[in-house]
Parts: sequence; C-alpha cells; structure tokens
Amino acid sequence: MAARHEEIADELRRAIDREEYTVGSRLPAETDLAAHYGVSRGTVRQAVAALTAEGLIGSRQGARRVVLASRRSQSFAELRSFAQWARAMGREATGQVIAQEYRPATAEDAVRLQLRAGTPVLHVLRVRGLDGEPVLLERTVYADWISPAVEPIEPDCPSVTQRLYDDTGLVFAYGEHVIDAVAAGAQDADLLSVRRTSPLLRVRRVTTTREGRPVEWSDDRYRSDAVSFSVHNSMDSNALARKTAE
Amino acid sequence: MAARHEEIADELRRAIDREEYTVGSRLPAETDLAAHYGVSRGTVRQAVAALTAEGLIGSRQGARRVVLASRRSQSFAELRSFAQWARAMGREATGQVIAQEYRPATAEDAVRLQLRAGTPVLHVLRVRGLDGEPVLLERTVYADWISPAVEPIEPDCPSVTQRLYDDTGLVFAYGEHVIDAVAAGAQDADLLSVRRTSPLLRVRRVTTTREGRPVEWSDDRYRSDAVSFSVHNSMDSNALARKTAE
DNA sequence: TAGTGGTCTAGACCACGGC
DNA sequence: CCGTGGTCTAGACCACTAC
Repeated sequence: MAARHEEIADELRRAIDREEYTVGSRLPAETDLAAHYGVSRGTVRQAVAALTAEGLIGSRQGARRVVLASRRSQSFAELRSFAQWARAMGREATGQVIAQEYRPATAEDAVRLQLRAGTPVLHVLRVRGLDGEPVLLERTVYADWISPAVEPIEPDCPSVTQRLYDDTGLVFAYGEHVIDAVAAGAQDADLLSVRRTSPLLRVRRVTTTREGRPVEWSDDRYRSDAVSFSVHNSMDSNALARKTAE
Repeated sequence: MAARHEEIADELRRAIDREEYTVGSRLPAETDLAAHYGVSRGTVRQAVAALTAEGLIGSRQGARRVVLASRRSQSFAELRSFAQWARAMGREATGQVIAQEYRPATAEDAVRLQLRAGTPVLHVLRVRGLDGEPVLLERTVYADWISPAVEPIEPDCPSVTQRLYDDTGLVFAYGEHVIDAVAAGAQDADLLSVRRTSPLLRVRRVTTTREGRPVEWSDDRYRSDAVSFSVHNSMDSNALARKTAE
C-alpha cells in the first residue's frame, strides 16, 4: 500500500501528536530509527525529510533532530477543498450558486487558463458557508474543457472538488495564490452579510492539474472576522513570498 | 563549497529561467542527468526534489518530469527580511522607529516568546517604506535575550535582520504567519497615510531561531494597495492553510 | 514492451556538535 | 573524541507511462 517511508513518517507524526516526543525534545538518531523500523538509513531520511518540510522537526548537522511543534498544519487536500477543510474542523460546509453563465474568455482569462481569447468559459458566483453562516464569496472561471462537467452540478452542492473527482477523476494538484485585502463592495456586503467597506481577505488563485494544465481561476473573498490564513515556513519549503501590487 | 546536488539544482533552475527548458517541456531522464553531471542517480534526485518542492517542475511515476513554471518564487531570505526583499525588487527599503519601550511580558507575550510573564520585553513600533512611501506598520515584541542587541540600533536602520546577523550572528530560520484583513485604525491611518477603515492586510508572525527558539513576534499591517502575498503550493510543500478566527 | 520515476539497500566519507 | 546528520554511490526491484 503506502510506501514504507510514509508509514514511518505517519508513525512519527502520531508519536509527536501523542506527545511521546514533546516539543523541544530530541528524536532518536537515524541509525536507531532505522534499526527500530527494520529499514535502511535512507528510508528513515525520506520519512524525517517530510516532517522537516512540514516544520514539525528541525535539524542541524551533528546534533540530534529536535521536535519544534506538535500541531500539524492542515493537509494539502484540506486547503484545496473548502468542504474537506470544513469537515476536518468538524463543521458543515454549505454552498449556493448565485449566478452561472458562459462568457467569451477575456484576454486575462485566456492568459490565466492558457486558452484562446473568445473561447466560451463558465463563470460561477458562489457563496459558501460554515454551518449556514456565509463566510466566502467565490467568483470562479472554469476552463472550457472542464466547464461541461461543472455546469450540471446542483447549485447547492457542498463540495465541487469532490464532485469533479467522482465524475471525471480530476485531481487538483498545484495552485498559486495571491493574497491581499479589499473593502467590501455592494454585492460583497449583501451576499456576505457585512457592512459596505468592511475589510475582506481576498485570495486570487489559479488551480491546475498535476501536469500543470490550468483548470480554473477564482477571486475568493473571505469575511475577515471568520477566516484567516496560516502559513508555515522553513528553510526547506519557502512557499510564501510578498508581492507588490501591479 | 556548496553540495553537488545544490549546484545541480541551481544549474537546472538557471536553465529553466533561460528557457532552455520551456514551460510544458520535459526534463531529461534521471539517468541521463546523472551521466551528464557525472553523479549517481540519488544525487540527481536530491536536486530535482528541490525544484519539485518549489513548484518549478512536476513529476508522475513512469513519465518524464515536466517544467511547470519559469519564474522562481522569492527566496526565503527575501521573505524574512523586508530590506532584502525590497533590494531584490530594485527598490530601496526605509524604516523609522516611532516608539520603543520595555514593558513586562503579558501572558500572551509569555506564551508566544516562551518566557515567564513579567519579564521585560522590548516593544517597537516601526514604519517601513519602499522608496520613501510608507507601506508597512510593524508592532514587534522582542524576547528579553535579544532585546539588548535590538535596543541600540539606530531608529532609521533599513535592515534590522541584517544588523542582528552582523552583530550577533543570529539567523532567522522558521516562522509562522497568520494572515487576515483589518480596517485601519486611527494610528494605522495616520502612519500609513491612508483613510480610516481602509482595508489593511495584517500578518501576525512569530520568528524563531533555527533551533525553534522564539525571537520576536509581530503584528504587521500592509497597505493593501501596495503589497500582497503570493503563496505557491504543491503536493510536496503544503505550507498554506486556512484558519478560522479564534 | 521499453523507458522512467518511486522506492529501498548497504555501504562509504565528511563536517559539525556535544561532551 | 565519538556520535550525528549531510552527502554520495552503485546497485536492485517495482509500478506506471508512453508508444
């Protein structure tokens, strides 16, 4: 099933969550772990590399690895899908399509989705909520080749990601996010039940397939009193960068 | 000097930047790269793993690696330091301390900086700008053990990170960022030259040493018309997570 | 079916850290 | 000094892709 190094990484993560290894304490040496799990040192190194990338443990040449944190950051799957993220928190995701229509791709659409300008693309305006409370307004544009699979989905489908996976086998694999803050406009305020000019957290994102083919791009606006983003950085995974406005 | 796998990773990054390998094209097979660079397959794999974590290339078992992007995301050093980030963009970073004083650590300070409540900690309010235009308001609290090195720094020092490295050898290695949006308060508006209630991008962050010891924590507020954040995700480095407000 | 990446092994040497 | 992690090698087998 899963690779041996993944099993070992999981066991170590669980041990840290159980506080068998407490924050600040040292992990056993690579050779000891290798002996304990009956694998070679290389396999152990694959496992601990995953935890290091997650920021769970730190390492310095010559010294034992140190446990840095116990709470795992959310998984990639939870990031990709609003519904999966909600479920992981024990809350119920809701969704409601407000408007849905085909429009010819603008120049911007064409660049972001890597298709020809004028190609009909599907625009969807969707409000999403946690336990019924609206927290997110999504303005999404789907590429022409995936639109036929999106169009027939029921307006109140709680997880579009899951539906697309079930129907087409599509897995969202890579994404680029640009995060800033905007004042709520009239439509934003109305649909999110906040006052006009309230600060909203805006995330503009492009989602692609595992092969790098763009699937959708979206302007997401979150109620900032309800949702925030958390980014963890380490020397190994430098995923966050500041950007100036164009 | 640098490890061989890092040299190879650098060469591949440059080749992609030069568009020797264009977006969408395939990288040579691992065995070919190994032969070309005169190293073993394992070393090549270390190199391409770095590019994969950066989101530059994608891979699927059985198929050649594919080039996904050409522009590299900013380096970790640029993220950690406002001045280094500005310089990388060809702009000049400015800074001005507005207020600086010692206060006893609150319970929150004590938890975030892992020290005892009541310990005197250094609070610094600093405005930072790009080419003279204010874009960022930093409210930073420094741990007691680093405060003596921070206190004597000139109020208009453009790079505190660089000064601390020069003076004490301290390297910021890990950080946790929570990002949301807030409306500008009276002081925010005044110091950033924006109207009250303007949306600001807020980043609350904790910086630690490589060993995981907290150095400082800060409430940073960016003018959202001037700065945004960009996050790249891949299956390998899941650094971004949504968070609900507590 | 041949090629390719994913996984794993069993060694080796070096640089750094802690005692 | 000895233990540890960082690096590297030269092989092996398997699962999956592309043709």
